[in-house]
Amino acid sequence: MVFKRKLDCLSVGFDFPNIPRAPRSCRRKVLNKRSDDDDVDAQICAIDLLALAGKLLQESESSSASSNAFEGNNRDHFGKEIKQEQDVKCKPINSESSDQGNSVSRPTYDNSTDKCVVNSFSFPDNDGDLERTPMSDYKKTHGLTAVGCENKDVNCDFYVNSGGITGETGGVNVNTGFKQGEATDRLGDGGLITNTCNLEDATALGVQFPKLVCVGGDLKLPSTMDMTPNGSFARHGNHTNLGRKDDDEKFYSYLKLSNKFKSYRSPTIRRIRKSLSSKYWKQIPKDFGYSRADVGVKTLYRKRKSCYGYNAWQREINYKRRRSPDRSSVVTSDGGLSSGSVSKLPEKGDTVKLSIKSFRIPELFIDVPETATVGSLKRTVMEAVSVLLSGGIRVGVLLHGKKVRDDRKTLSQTGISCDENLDNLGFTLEPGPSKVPLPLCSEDPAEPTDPTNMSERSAASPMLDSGIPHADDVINSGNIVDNNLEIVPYQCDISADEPLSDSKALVPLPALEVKALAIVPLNQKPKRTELAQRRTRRPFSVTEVEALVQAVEELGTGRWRDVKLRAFENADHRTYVDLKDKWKTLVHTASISPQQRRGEPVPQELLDRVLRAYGYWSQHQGKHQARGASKDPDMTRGRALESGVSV
DNA sequence: CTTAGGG
DNA sequence: CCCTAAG
Repeated sequence: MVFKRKLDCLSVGFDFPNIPRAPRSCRRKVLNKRSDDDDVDAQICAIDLLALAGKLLQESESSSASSNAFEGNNRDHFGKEIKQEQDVKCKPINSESSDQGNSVSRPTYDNSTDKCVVNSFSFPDNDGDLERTPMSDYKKTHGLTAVGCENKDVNCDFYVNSGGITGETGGVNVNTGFKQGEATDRLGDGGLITNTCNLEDATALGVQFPKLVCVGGDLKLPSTMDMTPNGSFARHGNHTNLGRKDDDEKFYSYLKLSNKFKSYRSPTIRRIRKSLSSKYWKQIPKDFGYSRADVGVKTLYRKRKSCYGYNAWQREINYKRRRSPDRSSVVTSDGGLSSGSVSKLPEKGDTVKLSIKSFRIPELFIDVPETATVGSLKRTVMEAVSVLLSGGIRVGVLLHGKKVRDDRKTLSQTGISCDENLDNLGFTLEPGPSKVPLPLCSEDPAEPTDPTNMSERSAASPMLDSGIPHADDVINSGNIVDNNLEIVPYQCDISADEPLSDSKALVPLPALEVKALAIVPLNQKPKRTELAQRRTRRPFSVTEVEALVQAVEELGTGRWRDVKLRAFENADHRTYVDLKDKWKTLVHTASISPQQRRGEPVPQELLDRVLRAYGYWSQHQGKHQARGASKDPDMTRGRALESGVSV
């Protein structure tokens, strides 16, 4: 009744009857209830995932009717090779191993914590003559053996650079076990498998980070990325708090114990559990070369609310992308955070051939107790990477160590040409944009956008549920420069139906993984310190407010679902809860002095209508709801309750 | 899934 | 915006 009081003071001319608000007040607050859920969730999780995995496999098998040239032989080839390798070294992360992982890799945390820094992950060459080194050999070659902190001191920095370990005190084998094929034959062949998959480690891994591929700017998300902590995290109190701070090129990721993890995890799993079923493989059309938010993901997260806060990374890539002539024609299989091998970048006349051996990644500071197991270290690194990725990442281009920011320049203009020494060219993986410019009408009060258009637009190009602006939005904004870059992470380029067709090739990747990995609680919002995935704020535009008011006038204040359907049907980013909330704030706004209002000013006219409607519906609680106010003379006349109210 | 409210 | 309790 806060509003009521305030409104009364405003002598708006309304009567604010004491509305017998549904005694929700009797709701009691049950605290500490979630932890219980967690346990249950954790237990159920594995099972669900397993089941899901099975289902996925089936689906993928049936739907993987080879539709592209990459599939055939290469795939088989890949499958075999990988399989051989991994069969020996890896323990499949199936339900069993998951369980083990939960109990086996219980890191012991004490006071001493070592900080590790990971500067970069190395990737295999993508040249034609890349080393086709079997995983085992690869490891040997690079001396990559997971090494824990040998240093007793608090500082133990790990550096993992391309080409091997260059760290001073030890090396962390973060990514190995890749199989690399030729640039043109990479579909089922390339990519990294993030984990070394030592038997014990595999079991300890709640997170495998297998198939992330970045191809010439297109980031392809593995269908099997699991950033979901396995049960061990929760059970052992090994919660991980991923804090991050984006300091331009820096990316700090502190992984510490915290309960945050739990809090984010539980609902996630719940949602996952709920949505593990259907529409998993929905394909999304895309424009401008971007693949749109995947409905599948949406389904995974919040069916109705959309996948706000979800990470586009996660979208199941079942999208087969049409290669635009102007794009590099690289095809890569999924398989680890691999460098996108840019085999070719189109340019006037000449072709620039690039070979990305590694990406420079932002520094990752990791805290791990020296008593932690290697497995937990891996996990920790994994977490850090996950956060990095989940926040969205983008690729940066460095020329002579300098950042090339203008995305519009051609390569030659920038100085990247076949004549140049491409050694000067570098790529970085950076945390995604913390704030994506939203060239939405809401940002511009002056921009007249009527609800109709709003709808049309939405219909024509469904919003990315992530809150990422549409490609067209971006483009229209004329802000292309950086926006382009910023969208990068969300442009999942599914070069070739790998998730499906590869499911076989990926045999070594436990079915579970295929599934589990796909359901990670990724965040969209970069810079989000916690794993929380709050949606980006999207102020209501005047237009929207207008639409909202209109709808409420007609429907009343207790039918948000209808309001949503009526006025925001196609605005996926506006849930009925949002509308309700907005209405709430509108009423509040209308009740305070203009000086106290903030944000985009809402026309007084609208606010008046808000109060009017508010008053009206307060008085007609329920009575007219079914009918709709439009029929009510008071409302139609616009002066709703003036008469009978302010008496 | 919706609503209503508190945070 | 988020989270929850209640329906």
